[in-house]
Amino acid sequence: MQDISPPRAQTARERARDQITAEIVAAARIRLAESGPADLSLRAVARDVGMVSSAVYRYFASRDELLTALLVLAYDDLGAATERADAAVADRDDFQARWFASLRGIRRWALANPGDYALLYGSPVPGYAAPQTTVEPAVRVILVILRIVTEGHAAGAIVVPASSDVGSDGGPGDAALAHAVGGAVQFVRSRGLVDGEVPLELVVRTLIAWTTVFGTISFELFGHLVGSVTDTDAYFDLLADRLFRDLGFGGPGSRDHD
Amino acid sequence: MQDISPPRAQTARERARDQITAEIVAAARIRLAESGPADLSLRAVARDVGMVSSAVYRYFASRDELLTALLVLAYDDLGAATERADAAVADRDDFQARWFASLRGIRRWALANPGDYALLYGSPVPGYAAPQTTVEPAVRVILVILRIVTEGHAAGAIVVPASSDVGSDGGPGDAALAHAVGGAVQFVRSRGLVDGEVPLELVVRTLIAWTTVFGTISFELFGHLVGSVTDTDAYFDLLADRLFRDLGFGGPGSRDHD
DNA sequence: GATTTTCGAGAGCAGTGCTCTCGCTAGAAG
DNA sequence: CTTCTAGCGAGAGCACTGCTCTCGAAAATC
Repeated sequence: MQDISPPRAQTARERARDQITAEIVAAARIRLAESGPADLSLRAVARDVGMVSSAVYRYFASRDELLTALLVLAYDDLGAATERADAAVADRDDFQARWFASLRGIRRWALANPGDYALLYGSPVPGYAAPQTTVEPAVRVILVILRIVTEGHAAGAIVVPASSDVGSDGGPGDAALAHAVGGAVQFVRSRGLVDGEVPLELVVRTLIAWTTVFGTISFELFGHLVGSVTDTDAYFDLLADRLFRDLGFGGPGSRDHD
Repeated sequence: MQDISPPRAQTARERARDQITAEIVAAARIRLAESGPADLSLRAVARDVGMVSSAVYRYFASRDELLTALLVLAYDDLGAATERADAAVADRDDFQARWFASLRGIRRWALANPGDYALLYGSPVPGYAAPQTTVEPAVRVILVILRIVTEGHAAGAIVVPASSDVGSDGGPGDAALAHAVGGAVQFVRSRGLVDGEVPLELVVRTLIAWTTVFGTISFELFGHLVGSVTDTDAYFDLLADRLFRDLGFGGPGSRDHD
C-alpha cells in the first residue's frame, strides 16, 4: 500500500511545527490541571514554553482553539483509559467485572485529571461551542459501557427490566419511549452494536446509568457530596452495583461467581 | 410580640446601602443569565448600575463575594421553586404526583435560569470555595425530595428495595453501606425527618436519584444529550418514573390511580 | 543566489480584578 | 445650628488577560 498521507516524509519545518504544537498543548494541559478551564491563560502557557504570547497564535488561532485541542486530547485520554480498564478483564463474559472495571476506570481518570474532567463535563466555557471534531473522541467512553450492555444482552445475561406506563398520560408507552430516546437507538444501530431489535427499556436504562455515573463523579469533584457521602470509594461501588442490577444484569438464574 | 431585630428602624444610610446592594446583585444576576459565571465582570455590573468599578468594592469585598451572594440567592430561588412545585400537589399522599412535580420543578427552574444553574452545579469557579453560609440554602432543594421519600416511607407507600452484597468483597453489606452514606443518615436524623431506623438501602437509592436528576439536567444543559435524547421533556419524565419506582414506590399492591 | 514563506518578538489596544487616594456629602455629636 | 466624622463615589493606576499588527530574521523553495 502506498503511504499517501499519514507517514509521508515530513519536512523539517513540519516536524518542528508539530513538535512545538505538542509542546504548547502539553504545557496547557499542565496549567489546566492546577486551575480551571476558564482560568487557562494563553500568555502563561506561552511563557511556559518560552515564547511570547503572540507567537502562540501561529499555532492556534485563538484560545478557544487551544481549548478544543485540549478537549479532544482529554476525551481521547478518558476513552483510552476506560477501554484499557475494560480490556483488562480477561473473561469477556464476566460482564459484572467489566462493568465495575470500566466505571471505576472512568472515575479514577476523573479524580486523577480533575482539570480535564471539568473541561469535558463541567459548565461549558462561556461563548465556546465545541466543534464537530470533538464528537468522535467524546463517544469513545460511551462506547465502552454500551458494548458491555449490548454484549451482555446478546449473551443472554440480561433480563430486560419491565417498562412502565406510569407516564403523565396513559398513551402507548413504547412509542413515547422510541421518540424520547430515538437518537440513542439510531446511534446504537449505526455503530452496528446490535443486530435486530433494540429493547427500548434497555436503552433508557443505559442512558440513565451513563448520566448517573457522570453526575455522581461531577458531584464528587465539585463538592456536592460533602456531608452526605462519607466514603466516596465505597459509595461509587454501591452505585455501580445498583446500576448494574437495574440494567437487568444479575437477575434470576445468573448467580454470580464466588 | 416585640420586633427585636429584623424590622428594627433602619437608618437612612442602612436603607440606602441595602437598596444599592440589592441593585448590584440584581444587575449581576441579569449579566449572569447571559454569560457564564466565569465571565461575570464586576466592571460591567458596575456600569449597569451607573457606578464606577471601585465603588462596587464598598459593597462587596471581591468578585468572589458577589458570586457568593448570587450563589445564595440562586440556591434559595431553586429551593423555593421546588418547594412551591411540591406544595402545589393538593393530595399530600399522592407521592407520585409530588415526586414528578418536584423533579419537574427543579428542571424547569434550571432551564429558565441556566446561568444560575451553571453557577450552582457546574464546575466551580477556579480558586473559589463556597463558604459555609451557602450550605443551608443549598439544602432546601434536597429537603423537598427527601421529605417525599421519608413521608412516603412512613405512610407505607414504599417497599424498600432489596440491598445486594454484590460488592467487591463478600463482607457484611450493611456495615459498608452505613459507612459509605453515614453523612446522609446523620443528616436525615438531625433534621428529624425520620424517627426510628433509617433503611440504608433507601438512603442509597435517594442519593442516587438526587445525583441522577442533577446529572441529567447538567447533561441536558451542557449539551451532552444532543444526539442521544431526542425529546428531553419526555426523557426526563421517563427518568423520573424509573427513579420513583427504583425507590420502592408503586410496588406490588400500590396500584396507581387512574 | 534570489525569492518567498514562515515564525518569533515586540508594541499596542481594550478589557479585567483590585488598590489607593482624594474630595464631597449626609448623618451624628456637640 | 454648627462642627466633625464616617461613608461613599470617582479617578488613576498596577498587573494581568486575549488578540492584532508590524517588523526583522531565518529557513525552505525556486
